[in-house]
Amino acid sequence: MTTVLIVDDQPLQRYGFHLLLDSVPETVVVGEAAHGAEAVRKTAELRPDVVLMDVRMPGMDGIEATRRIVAAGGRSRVLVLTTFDLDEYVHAAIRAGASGFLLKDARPEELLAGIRSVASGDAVIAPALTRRLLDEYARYVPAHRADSPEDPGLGSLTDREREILVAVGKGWTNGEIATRFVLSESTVKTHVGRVLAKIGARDRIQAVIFAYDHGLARPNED
Amino acid sequence: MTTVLIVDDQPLQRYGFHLLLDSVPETVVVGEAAHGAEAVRKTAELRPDVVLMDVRMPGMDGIEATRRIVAAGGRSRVLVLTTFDLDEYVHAAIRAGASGFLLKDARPEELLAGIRSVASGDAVIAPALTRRLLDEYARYVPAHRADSPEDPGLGSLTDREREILVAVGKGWTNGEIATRFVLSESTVKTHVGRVLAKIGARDRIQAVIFAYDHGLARPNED
DNA sequence: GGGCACGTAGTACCGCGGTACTACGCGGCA
DNA sequence: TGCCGCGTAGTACCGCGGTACTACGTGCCC
Repeated sequence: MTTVLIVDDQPLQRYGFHLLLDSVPETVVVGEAAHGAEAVRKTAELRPDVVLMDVRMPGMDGIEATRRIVAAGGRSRVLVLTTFDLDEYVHAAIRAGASGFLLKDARPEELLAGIRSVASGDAVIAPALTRRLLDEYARYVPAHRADSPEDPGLGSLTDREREILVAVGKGWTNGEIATRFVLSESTVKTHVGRVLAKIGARDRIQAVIFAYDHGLARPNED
Repeated sequence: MTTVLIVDDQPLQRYGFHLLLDSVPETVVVGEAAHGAEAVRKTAELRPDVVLMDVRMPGMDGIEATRRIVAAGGRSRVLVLTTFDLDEYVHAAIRAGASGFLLKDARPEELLAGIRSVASGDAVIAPALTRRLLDEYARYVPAHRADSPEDPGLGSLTDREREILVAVGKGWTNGEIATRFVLSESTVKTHVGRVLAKIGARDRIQAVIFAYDHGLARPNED
């Protein structure tokens, strides 16, 4: 039995989903919300397995609501729905931590299958969107492991050296690394030098690039 | 009517797929192949809408075969199948240009729905794999457009400055940039200085990070 | 006990990178 | 006509980064 919270600003739309979900035995609608803020509050209160979330809503939109629900850390999964297959929505929803993204014109059985997948911890993407997602994925995600036969050095780095490389990847200067790691700058230089030699980088800039290419450095932190 | 080429080294497996696909009116099996090389040849010859590709095969594996089929530029789409949900396979298959990735334990209707999606130009990913794919996607794909409200400076960069930033993002030294752009090193320094000021970076390292975070620099080129 | 990997630390040297400031030609616009 | 943005170029200065080399303590394994 999967508990579902329906979030949509249009009462008629909510009604339609409610009817659909009640028509099958495996899902039960435990609540409805008309906007983002209410969605966040009711999710915390009702702890549904799945939150069926519309993107476009007045006030707090579905993306922001998703972000907050995911950040709250409960076990509720968010399945985002939209009428338009705009890339920005998909992109933002994924970054917000959504477990799925479907179009509202999906067939009923697709929606139910999606809810089922999301409830069981998997994720779903509408086929019409998957194409572009994969293209972007292939463009950006580095070809670490199994693809590039020999990552020169990565494996030969010691734990400490890998830590240093990550720090370099964050753009920290030797002095900053020394301070944060509580080391002398000399030591940092020694480490950095060894890292550069091992990964075959001529300077820390190429080390930063190496770190990004191998997934050691990531956007959005620091 | 969707034409399908079945690629699998195990005759019994091929037989199973053949039976399944022949049991519905919308698909017709136009051929079979037992290994990668045969798959590439028969795809070129039979021009199927969809190639049902096993990953694990003796000789040329499914990934390499996929790469060649996609590279050939025909209109055949490749739907990769595997028994194991190893990340490396998914990763490699996507990079090879596959239009879909399903597990062999998928229910028949899932497989047929997948073939349908792929034939119509969309893509599919098994729900069990989508979760990890999305996580990785969110990790790596930059938050360009619509996500970060104010890219400080990116828009204020002139065309030339953006070129310079991309070059910096590749890890090139000022001297190298000067050579490749046929400029004096002084000019390059002037440009780099202005770029740093505009994007709010204190040195070229943070400019590299900025470039990666904003999708100006990407893995796998140079 | 001796060797070895690793993390730590130091000194000395040099060059690239970054800053500050000036300068000029070109095209567009008021 | 003059101003301004842009791309180009130069000089001077300084500091961080990188290299080379040495050194020592600790833990591990033969």
